[in-house]
Amino acid sequence: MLALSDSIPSTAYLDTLNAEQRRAVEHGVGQANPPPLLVIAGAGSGKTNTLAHRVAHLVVNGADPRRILLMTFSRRAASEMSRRVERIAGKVLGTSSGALTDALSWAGTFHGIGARLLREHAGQIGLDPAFTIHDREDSADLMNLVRHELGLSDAKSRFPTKGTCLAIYSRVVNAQGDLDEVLKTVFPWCAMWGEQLRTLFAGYVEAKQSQNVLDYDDLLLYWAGMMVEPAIAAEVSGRFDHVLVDEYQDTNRLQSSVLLALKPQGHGLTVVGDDAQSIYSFRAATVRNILDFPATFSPPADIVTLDRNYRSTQPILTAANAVIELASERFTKNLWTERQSDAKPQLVTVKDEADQARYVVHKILEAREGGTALTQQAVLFRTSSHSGPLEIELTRRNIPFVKFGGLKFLDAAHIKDLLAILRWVENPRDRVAGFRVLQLLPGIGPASAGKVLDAMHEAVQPVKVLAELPVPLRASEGWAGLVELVGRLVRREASWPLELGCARLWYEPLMEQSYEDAAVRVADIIQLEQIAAGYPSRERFLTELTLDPPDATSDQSGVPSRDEDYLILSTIHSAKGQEWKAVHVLNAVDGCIPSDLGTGSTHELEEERRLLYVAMTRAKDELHVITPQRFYVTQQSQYGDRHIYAQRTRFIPRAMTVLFDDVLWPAVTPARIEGLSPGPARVDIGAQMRGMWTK
DNA sequence: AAAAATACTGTTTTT
DNA sequence: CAGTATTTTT
Repeated sequence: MLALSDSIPSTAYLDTLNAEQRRAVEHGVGQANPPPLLVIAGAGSGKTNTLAHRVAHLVVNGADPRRILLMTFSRRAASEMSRRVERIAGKVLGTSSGALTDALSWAGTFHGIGARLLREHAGQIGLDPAFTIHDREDSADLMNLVRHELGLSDAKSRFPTKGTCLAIYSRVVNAQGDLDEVLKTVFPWCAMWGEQLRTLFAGYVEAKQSQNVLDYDDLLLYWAGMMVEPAIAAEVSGRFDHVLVDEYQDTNRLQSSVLLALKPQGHGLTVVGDDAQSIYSFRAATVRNILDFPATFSPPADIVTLDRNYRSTQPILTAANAVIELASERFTKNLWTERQSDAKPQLVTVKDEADQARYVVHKILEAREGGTALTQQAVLFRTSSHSGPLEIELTRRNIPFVKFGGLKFLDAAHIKDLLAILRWVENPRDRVAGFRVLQLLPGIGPASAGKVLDAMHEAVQPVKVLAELPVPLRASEGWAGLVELVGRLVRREASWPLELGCARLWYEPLMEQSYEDAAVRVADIIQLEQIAAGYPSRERFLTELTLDPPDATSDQSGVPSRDEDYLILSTIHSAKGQEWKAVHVLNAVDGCIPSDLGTGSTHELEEERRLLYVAMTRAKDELHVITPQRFYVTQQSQYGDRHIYAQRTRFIPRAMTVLFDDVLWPAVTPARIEGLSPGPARVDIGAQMRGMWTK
């Protein structure tokens, strides 16, 4: 590599960018107080690349990478970004590989960064830095505990379930809204419980605090709260010269308030996003964040729009544009591309879900024959369960696949049990964890567990109390073992990853009693131990695992090794930011896309439309949108043959079908065609049957 | 007080 | 149908 003159760094690495991308990259670089920047980046417009170049360009021009805060939607996106920045900057600066990635240490999700900052500043805000973090299920369990304590679970009351309660609470917090308002607009069926919910939430907050646990929302809420204190705010803000946020259309009010507190004048602030791809409003994300961003500052933020698409062929883009054009609000841009092609996307009609699975497998193998690796192909669906029949077919035909979204490895009961042990010893006040661990012992149920926890709660040294407590009668057998295990882990007698092994040895015999498939589950735990070995400490392991659970499940346990070829199955939500050569979209019928549950309001309906748009714009060369006509009714399976007819998704009306190749699969023989009525009659049947479907 | 049996809901998407 | 709340049995 050539030695660099120390005068002007070469900007050759910017030559690959187009004019708009380059404008986004160079914006404000070198200025003392760089003004805020909004990048509207359409699907496939080279967003990640542009953002990576911007970070690299900042660093090349003297910014300190340790003082750059990069917030992405997922950890995966963060590490991808770090990798690219390093590659680009490394080339220019000649830095040894890895040096920069280490320096770009503040890259992660809002929640991850929040957790880190809170631990560092815990002392200043009266928080015990040893706090543990509850995932959604833990939070729901705690909510449930409080709910019972307050007597809100009487037989006749039909009070909202723990999950609903948590959803309401989370909504209020994240949207920074008012409980009554949220109830009225989002959870109207719970409106009558306003008063009780308020008491419940007060109790919930109190419980969290006395147990030294934070839930997901707290990571943002405490962060925001911390930023209200001027001295701390100045300190935190002062750590960063540049703050860059990706996927800004999927942030909520709470997140934007944190961001604003971090950079009130907007100096050094860059946000990137696409209003047409906002699909997380169920998490209180609001597209207003991105739309109102420029006017938040004075002078207003500069806007760069990236509307040239480098990913998809023109026919795919045309179809996707047509779908989004029917949206009730106008979007900020239209995508274009120079990738011409004659191949239109396929609109495939199949008989039922079984045929849909066969079609996908058929096409995927065909593409692989043609040289497209399985990892370059993806199957996308609205709801995790939609891929069921396909998974069966793939397994039957021995095609390896990895599924993103839906159930997680960590959701398995035995994994949660083990993690609860670790969490409990990390933070003995964590009642949900303790509750779970204690009940693992045969002879201990909710009542005894509660008593033990109560006794521990009063004590200064909870763990000591555990050892001295009278042995619960029915649990005398296993009690000593548990006390010993907890003691050892609390005293850290084993070094970090080995602790997990100790816990497993204690848990294994219990597992054999309660599970038929104990062997499989032990294997899962051993895998967990391997994952654990990658983390430096128990605390880091627990924190990062809760905030960033390994998000793939496959037919095999764990992710296939890297050199293996496998197909990608993913919910549309989890497909965000990704791209494949060939994409199959399953169940493009009313009731699935849009989901039955998402047709309540225009708002929800519009989001479902954007969801289809996101799915379609993942495809580079080949796009198959599949509509099964019949769905078997799952409820009364005894009669087996009962089914319902579904209609093609309303987001692709008849007039739009000219943008697709209309395919009937399997190809019908002429004889069968005669038996069928031509097109319009089919729609009639659909319309007739639709009442049954939507009901 | 725990475990087993029975009745009953509500049912996406995720940090 | 699965996961949960309630009731019955041990």
